[in-house]
Amino acid sequence: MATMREVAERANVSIATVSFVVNDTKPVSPETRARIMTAMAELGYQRNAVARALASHRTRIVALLYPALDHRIGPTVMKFITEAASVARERGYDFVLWPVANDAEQMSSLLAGGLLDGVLLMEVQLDDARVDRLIESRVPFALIGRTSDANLPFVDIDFDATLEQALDYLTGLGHGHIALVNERIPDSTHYSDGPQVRGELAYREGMRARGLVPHVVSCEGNPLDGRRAATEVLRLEPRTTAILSMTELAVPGILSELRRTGLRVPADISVLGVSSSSEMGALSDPVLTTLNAPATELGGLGVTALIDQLEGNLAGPPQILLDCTLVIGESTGPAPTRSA
Amino acid sequence: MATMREVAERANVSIATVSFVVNDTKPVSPETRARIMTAMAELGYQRNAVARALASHRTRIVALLYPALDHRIGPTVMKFITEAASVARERGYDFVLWPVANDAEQMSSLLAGGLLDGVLLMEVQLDDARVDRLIESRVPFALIGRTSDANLPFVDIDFDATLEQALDYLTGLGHGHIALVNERIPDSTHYSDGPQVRGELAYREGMRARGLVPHVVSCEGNPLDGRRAATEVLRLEPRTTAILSMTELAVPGILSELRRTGLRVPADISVLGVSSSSEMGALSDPVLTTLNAPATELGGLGVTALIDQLEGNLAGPPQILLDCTLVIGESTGPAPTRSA
DNA sequence: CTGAAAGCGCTTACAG
DNA sequence: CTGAAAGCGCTTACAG
Repeated sequence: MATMREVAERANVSIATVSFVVNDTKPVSPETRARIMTAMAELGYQRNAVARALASHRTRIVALLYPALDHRIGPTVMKFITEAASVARERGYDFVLWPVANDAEQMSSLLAGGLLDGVLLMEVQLDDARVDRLIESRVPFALIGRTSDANLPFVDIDFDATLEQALDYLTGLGHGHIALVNERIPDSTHYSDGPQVRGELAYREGMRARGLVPHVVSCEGNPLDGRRAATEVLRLEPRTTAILSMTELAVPGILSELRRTGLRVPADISVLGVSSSSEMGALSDPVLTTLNAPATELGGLGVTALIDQLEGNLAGPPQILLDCTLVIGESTGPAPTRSA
Repeated sequence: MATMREVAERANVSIATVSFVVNDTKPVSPETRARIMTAMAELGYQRNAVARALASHRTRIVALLYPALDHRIGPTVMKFITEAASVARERGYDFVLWPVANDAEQMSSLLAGGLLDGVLLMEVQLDDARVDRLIESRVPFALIGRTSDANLPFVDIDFDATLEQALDYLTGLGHGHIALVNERIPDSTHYSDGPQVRGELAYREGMRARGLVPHVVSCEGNPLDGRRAATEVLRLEPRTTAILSMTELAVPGILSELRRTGLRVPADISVLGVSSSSEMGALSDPVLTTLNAPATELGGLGVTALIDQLEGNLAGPPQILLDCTLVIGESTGPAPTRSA
């Protein structure tokens, strides 16, 4: 690997001048620039990112910290990542995923290293130890999701609006007995997962406001527990005609159990996936009606907020809430007349 | 952030000595060590990874390059990543995912930077431009999958053995008309995806060796195209009693279409997922019989091969082939008597 | 066991 | 427009 010094010697200039053309940071005369360019080409020069980072105090790398060990990357998260990476690249940053166990310990060494200019944190808990570490590390960050602390920069889904939308849609179809299947994450560190808590609150409030009776069943994100959850819903309220599911991966189990019970979807009972994706919906049979999470937008706005912060063009922490989008599939329909 | 110099001053030693205790690279007297330790604790010292990298010519970071933009991360890839990250950590390395578009251009800047000690490349094509870049960058690497070039270090699935296993299992159940639904990736740069090519070859050879007639249908990885593929299979050979699917995400469409045609699974027709996962199988109804990809093993062996290479304890490029594991679900059964 | 010093490959005021 | 020089925060022979 050729160094800047070798380029400078070959072009008969100082290394400072080479640096100016490599980074385009100061005007350089056309002739000098040309000499340097050919010298670089001949030597196959590539700037050393580590040395650059040490001298300039920045690496132009931003990282998405995600808890690899206990979660799955579905289409929603994938879209989020793809967009975040591409927006970062547009702004001249490299984007990496840093899988960290969900404990704050491991984070420290990475953050202290000076390797990262900024950090995006996802799957944020209402009370999240990792956020505290982030703050004390003094590395700039943005959250995907929110803690209870209202003063941090975040981008999140508006669960109030989303659940309202779901209930409006279903009551519009004549449904009155609407149950919620919420996600329960088996790991206790996830005890206060934001979407679950906020979604359930919004559901209960929305039901109450409509004079309806809420029924909530917790469910792990797998088809087997989806079966159990469906059974449980029908036991709690046999007149249920619609199920809202916040747990994407349990839906196949829910549908399968309903079918086994002899209920037709959507003729007898409707099922709607909340904060899900069309890709996931398409894996269901019948194709699921979903309120799609704004994954792409979250990804783009998340890195934008972070990089704006890094580059100082920002007034106060950005706090953005986005709605989900209703995509109607085959799994929802008018309430059966028996309960109309 | 406190520097090593500040620690040295406070402990009344040279920075060299601080370095020796931080890295545990040379013996230091107990008293001196103690003084340094307390100085570090009082100042909250954290070593600067960038400076360390510049001075020592290594970063202790290995990266998994993956083509984020055109693929989905399913449970199989997720398990792979999780294990790779955890093995890397055990060996004292940080592990990051670097999403890069599938063009070799973008890779160069990352590789040149000196930021990465080693690279793991997945979704390797039979003829892969990225591998050429990797070679010329002189950054050590290991492949998950193989090119046609037999002299590079790789870890891959043994598709010959896997397809043999699939055919043995199905013929053992009395099946004679067995079709293959292969994955077609809509992007032309993926033209020569290894698993597809090797899997199809092994299938054709296995069928021929058994005196059976092969039928292959290409299919994109989505339920809609799965429907079309199922129709196509039955058109090609109406007597088909078993389908091997290499395309994980199309399976729900295949099952759904078979059901619509009035065929019962597995009473009339069996379906087997090749190089898939139980998690994915569980999302199907009925639960899919799968030949599970050895994702965890691939992840562990992949980083091990890479790090062994980095640390020089290696004789020649490691080349490892692993089998899939048959997990019997509800989607396969004896061939119906009409074709026995 | 400990230290003085060179060096890793850049960036960035400061001068001219 | 160009250069000499200090400095980023470490590691690592080399001496003692």
